[in-house]
Amino acid sequence: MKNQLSIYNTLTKKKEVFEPVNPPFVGMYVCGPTVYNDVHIGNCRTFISFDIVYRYLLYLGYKVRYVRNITDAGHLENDADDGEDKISKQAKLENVEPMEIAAKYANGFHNIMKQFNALEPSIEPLATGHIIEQISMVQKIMDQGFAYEVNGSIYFDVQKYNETNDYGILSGRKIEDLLTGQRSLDGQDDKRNSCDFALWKKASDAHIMRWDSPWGEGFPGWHLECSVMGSKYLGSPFDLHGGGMDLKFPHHECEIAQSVAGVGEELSKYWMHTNMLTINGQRMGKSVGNSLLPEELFNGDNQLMDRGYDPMVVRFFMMQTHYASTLDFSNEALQAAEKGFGKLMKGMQLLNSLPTSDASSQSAEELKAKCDAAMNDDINTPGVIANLFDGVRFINSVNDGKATITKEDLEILQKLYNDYVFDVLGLETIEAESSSDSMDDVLDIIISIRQQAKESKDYATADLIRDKLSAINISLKDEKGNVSWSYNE
RNA sequence: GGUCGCGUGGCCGAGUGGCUAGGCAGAGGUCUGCAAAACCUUUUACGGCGGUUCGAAUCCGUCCGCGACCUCCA
Repeated sequence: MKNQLSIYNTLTKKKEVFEPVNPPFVGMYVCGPTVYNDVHIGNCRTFISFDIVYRYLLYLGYKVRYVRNITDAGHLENDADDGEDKISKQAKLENVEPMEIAAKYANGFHNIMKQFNALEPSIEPLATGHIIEQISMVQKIMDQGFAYEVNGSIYFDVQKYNETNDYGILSGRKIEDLLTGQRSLDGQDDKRNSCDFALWKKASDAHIMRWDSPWGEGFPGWHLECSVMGSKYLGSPFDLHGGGMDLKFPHHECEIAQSVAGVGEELSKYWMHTNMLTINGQRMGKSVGNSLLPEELFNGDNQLMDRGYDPMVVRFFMMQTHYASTLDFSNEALQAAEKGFGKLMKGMQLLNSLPTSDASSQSAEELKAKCDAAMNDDINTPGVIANLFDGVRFINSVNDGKATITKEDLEILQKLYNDYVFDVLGLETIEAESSSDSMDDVLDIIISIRQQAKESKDYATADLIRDKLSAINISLKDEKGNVSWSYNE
């Protein structure tokens, strides 16, 4: 492994060299969505960020097993809530079975991720498919004395755990603060302490999603599935656990506690947390109610958007910000990204037809080294893109005859752009709207007629053709030696 | 209230002790029948105040502003 990747480990709060437990294998787990309604663009950001991490690990030559769960067992608003879970609630609203809700929104999620050109995870386990394993994990935690049963529900004893372990290891919380600082919620009488969390909840009569357990009919606690499925498919500890920052506490903190208590091992060696997406400076959240759906972003059908943007433009836009920074959505920023994306893609096209010389005025190897260095520095995609743009300027200069490149360097550059733009960043060329072979032929004819007019200095006709085409959204550009055409956006 | 993070040029957004980030927009130029594209040049940015240092956007302190988490949320 000649490339040395460093990532910011949120568990140790330090940038660390990434060394897998069992190289060349890498086990990576990312908390997936709860499928009770449509994923919004903020959810997508996280999964796209980890798609890049996955792709880069593959680029480095690791054999990666990427597990991303689907939470299809509904969970309550909080441990005190005796009411319905989110999936059942939505099922009633849409008048269908809970599992229909889960299937519908899981499919929707897959469809969106496909449009964003995200690779599919190696395994996508369902929470409801691992009830037996979850019950067994609860039992293990009880056997170790870190959980207690009250009225058919099992709770994790945080205080007990904290006597021999560090409960706030990930989030930096102090258990004393948690005990004193928390709001008191109704109906938490079952719990010994407010910071304890449910491993298993007894199902009330109205609760639809329910399973048999040694403690009666109930359903698993939210945090449990990730500990269980992560260790089942990736071992303990595995290499990398990711998720949105909002999951750091309590979700991930609880995952760690459960694993240490039940399995006796740390859950994951490295933790990565992606930052939130904001709109007008405020975090996008399902509970905030400012959700922007991917479809709305693609077709512009939302008050916040002037018009639609191609999924690849959105993807490119996201990658211009580091995953750990907040990202604010605005029309201006999206439009700037759209232009930049077009510039990058055009540069890549030129790469196929560049003239070569005996010498290169810029080093292709050096550019590659810079791109690798940027990615190795905690997946710095904005840095990679900046370097790729430097390369585009070089490509354009060669195309203009103002710089030169050797055949060997050109091949390096072609591979570099192919690897980075398509494989690592996961971008794709945007399909022309309604281009077809016959359309190409027709335009070739029109362009050749215009060329004749130009040669006979009949500029009035030449300009008329260009203006008329422009009126139907096709622009002609007289470039060196040939004429190109493209659809306007 | 507790915990954590952030404030970079017109906008977006990297950088984290000295060396051009990059994109978009603006200005000037080259090229072109014109236009577009491309290329070159360009506007000398780092919230305020103090401190450490030969030197700070980068380290420390403090103040101001913004945000996240502490309850479900990527």
